[in-house]
Amino acid sequence: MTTKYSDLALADPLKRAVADMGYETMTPIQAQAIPVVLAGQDVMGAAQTGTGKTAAFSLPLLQRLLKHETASLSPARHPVRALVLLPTRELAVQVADQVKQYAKYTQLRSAVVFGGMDMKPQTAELRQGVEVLVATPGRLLDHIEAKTAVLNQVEYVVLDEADRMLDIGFLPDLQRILNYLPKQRTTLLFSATFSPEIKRLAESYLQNPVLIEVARPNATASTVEQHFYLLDDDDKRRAIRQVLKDKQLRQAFVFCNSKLGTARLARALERDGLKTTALHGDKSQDERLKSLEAFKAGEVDLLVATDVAARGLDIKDVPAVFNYDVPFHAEDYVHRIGRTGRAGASGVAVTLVTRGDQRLMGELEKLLKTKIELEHLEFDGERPHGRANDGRRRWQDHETGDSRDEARRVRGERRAPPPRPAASAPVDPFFSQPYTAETDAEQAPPAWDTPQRPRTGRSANIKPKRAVAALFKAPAPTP
DNA sequence: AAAAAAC
Repeated sequence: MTTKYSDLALADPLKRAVADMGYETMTPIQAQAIPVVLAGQDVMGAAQTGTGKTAAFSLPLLQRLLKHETASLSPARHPVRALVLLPTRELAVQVADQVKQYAKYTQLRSAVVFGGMDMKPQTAELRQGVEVLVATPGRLLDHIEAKTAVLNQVEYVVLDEADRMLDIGFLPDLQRILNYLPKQRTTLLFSATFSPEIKRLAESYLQNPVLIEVARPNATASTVEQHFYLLDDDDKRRAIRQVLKDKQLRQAFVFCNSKLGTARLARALERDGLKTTALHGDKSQDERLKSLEAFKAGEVDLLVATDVAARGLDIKDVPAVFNYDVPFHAEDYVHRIGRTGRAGASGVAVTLVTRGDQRLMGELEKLLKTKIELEHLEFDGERPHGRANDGRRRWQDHETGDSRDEARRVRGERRAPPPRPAASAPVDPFFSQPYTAETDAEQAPPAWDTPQRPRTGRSANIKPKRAVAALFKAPAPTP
């Protein structure tokens, strides 16, 4: 198989554009997909992000458009010949930029349409006529209804990040769009991950697709060093700072599961003295683009984001990714940590795990087909207990500054828990037991699926699933 | 327990 761009049957303008970008050797997905697309076949491609997917479909697609010129169509009819659909606005911008690069020496015109921006400039551009349209679903439907996008002559459709495009939230819009397209067309479908259900659904949109798989699907880049730290919610922010310091990391992405959580965490980290920006879907498009630019320009240390930033975003040199929350969907873990260690660079992925994340961690182990070892993070100095992570001041003795538990112990109250362990020894949050160097030496952090207590007496009657789940519950407070 | 995509 040829792996050099110079060996490909690409038109001269495309070869020049590729050379301008300094590309000589194709990546595996490119080497496999380009000949197939050039041959006009449907593709179902599984490839991790950062492997050159965009070039893998845009180059052969542009080549096909050049080769089969639809001659003498009036520009007033502005037929779109190739449509590329993406699940986020940022991705649409990114892919559109690349398509423009590859097409710059050809007569082919491209445009990008997405929401959150004035429709008028987009409409004007579409009226000029474009051969390649890059879009997010919602805004594209607006343009279809306004008759500014005419899709009845589309020859190629690309669904990038297809697993997301086919999920329940996007499917109705996607279905409506596909109904506007001719049945006779080439469909290219790419995703980093393929669940069995998505695979089945995807197949219903394709005709005799060629399956291309360059890495094991759902695999994570081997250049990424992954850690899972088991800790309390209260210690999460401190853990981020500790890891940044230990590993000498300049910048990082921090992922949260909710928009509100993202905004809150960004503010809190800012108070901690880190330059931080937030990115989520409730921000205006202008703010979203600015956040991303500030991170790219190195003006901020941390980009705190929802999963809007999990997929496909190609930012060079993101040295680390933190999962402040364990992602709801295991596949999103793969996408999130795919932001680091791109194009062969090394990266660090740190997931902050709490006791409540048992189920999600189980799903992650299933997806990654590996047993996840939980680690304890060594904090410099004392374990923090001055503030809860919601910002409220915790109870403290006025004079000594002791915690409530410590004060009770000093007063000799019966119900006071054992003294806090030595300053630097981390507490095992699993069982809220003192955590000492000796126990640490022999006792690895507990595995998720290993029952830690013998099931005897009453608990033997509980269904196994519940019994294991019970282990993750904090011991009930004695009345 | 959520996010994204349209006004």
